Amino acid sequence: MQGFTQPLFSVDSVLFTVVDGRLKVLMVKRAQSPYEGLWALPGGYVDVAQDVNTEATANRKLKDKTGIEPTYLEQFKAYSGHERDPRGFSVTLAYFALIGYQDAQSQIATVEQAQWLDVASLASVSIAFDHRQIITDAQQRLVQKALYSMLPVYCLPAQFTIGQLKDVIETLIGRPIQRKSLIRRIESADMLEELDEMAITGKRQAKLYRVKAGAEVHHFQRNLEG
Amino acid sequence: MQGFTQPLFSVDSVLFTVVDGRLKVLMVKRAQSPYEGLWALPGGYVDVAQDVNTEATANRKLKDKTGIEPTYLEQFKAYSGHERDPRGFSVTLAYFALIGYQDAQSQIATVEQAQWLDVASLASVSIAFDHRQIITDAQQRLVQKALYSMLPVYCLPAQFTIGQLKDVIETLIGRPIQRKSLIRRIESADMLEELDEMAITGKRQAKLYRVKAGAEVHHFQRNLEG
DNA sequence: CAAATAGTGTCTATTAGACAATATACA
DNA sequence: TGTATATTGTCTAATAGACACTATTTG
Repeated sequence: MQGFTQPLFSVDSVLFTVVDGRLKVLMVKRAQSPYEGLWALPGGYVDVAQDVNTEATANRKLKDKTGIEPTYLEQFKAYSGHERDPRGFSVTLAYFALIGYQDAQSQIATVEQAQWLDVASLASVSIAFDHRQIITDAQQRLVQKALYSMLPVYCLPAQFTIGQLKDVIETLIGRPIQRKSLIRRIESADMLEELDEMAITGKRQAKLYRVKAGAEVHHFQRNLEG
Repeated sequence: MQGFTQPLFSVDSVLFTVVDGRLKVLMVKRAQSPYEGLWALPGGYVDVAQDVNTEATANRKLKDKTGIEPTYLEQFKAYSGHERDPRGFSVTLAYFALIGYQDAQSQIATVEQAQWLDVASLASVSIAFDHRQIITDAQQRLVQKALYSMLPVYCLPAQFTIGQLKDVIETLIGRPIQRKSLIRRIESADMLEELDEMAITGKRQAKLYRVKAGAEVHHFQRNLEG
């Protein structure tokens, strides 16, 4: 086949959610060397007997290490080089995932070594490998997508109000947006459906929405202001 | 380290150029099994003794197999699974590259097994692995980027006219655009500089432009019409 | 001057931002 | 009824499309 060493190949996932106006990332405490005891992204090696592809690896490792099955998962970026793992040249394929906080909490409860860390406070946390850089890059991608797509709906539970979606988008992009602009985009995207139920989040009740079955993430022709 | 088989990991590049209103992709004829004699993307295995990361692998393999050093190279997407290579579970990390046709021709001359294939005519060509799918995906990405960024400048030689850039963009996105819109975008992107020289491509001479030294690919807030 | 390509001026269409106006629910 | 949140109406700003107009070069 070939005469020289193959790089060590792994898959890692950056699973984000938004809660109380803060962006959180799910991390696990490493049980083994290297970087034992440090926080790391949930991930691991492909099991060629079990995984049909690397996306399956990402989902399996998330489920095994944290209990969570994300509502959104997309391939993000590969990181490679000699420096990122003391064991030698390695490649990790990073996936980018989203889930609503409440949906996650019902799945995560029993797994103690998995925790939501505040992305804004990561500077004071010890992080394994180059996972700090991966999180930073993934966050930038999430912010960009929040400006031109409906992706942020996957940071919410299955049913949500426009006000909750507005809060999530504002948290992601770090500045307020016009509710009117969001409503116009929801209408033109045709990706959500209005439910009969209402939610009591403020004084007046708000309409509840959910993602239409089989809907693709809508991309707009124009960004929200960056 | 770990007790089970690692997937076979490789790096492939989709190098595009535009010539005479046609999108071309650079492919090489496979000299060995599997898929001996079929066209494949230039790529190969990481040499951990030589490559600092997978981008270095992409550049090295392009240089070795085709003689070309692209002016633009970005990581694109990983493809994985049991089906894509008869030797077993494999992962290939695909890069996406651009070069001006004239610049490429001066480098490619001596390598005979590398050829520019017309992307619109690939249906009638026998292609190895899942490289046909990779090319299709990369083309879609290129079209999207042509709609919201200045990326198409890297399909041209170092010096070019607005008319040539317009032709390239129209080839990529498959429909005419307004010259006026392109000029407005060039001015607001602030990524090109006007040269003193003029080019004779039609009746009236046209100003020559080049990419400013160290310029980043500009992204616009709005797409050209899709 | 006619023809062809390069480049400019300007009007329209679309959609995001701003913010006023109205609606609803509850104390 | 007053207040807070939800929702709608409408004006402005920014930028892409359309297209007429001017400029340059060659035959």
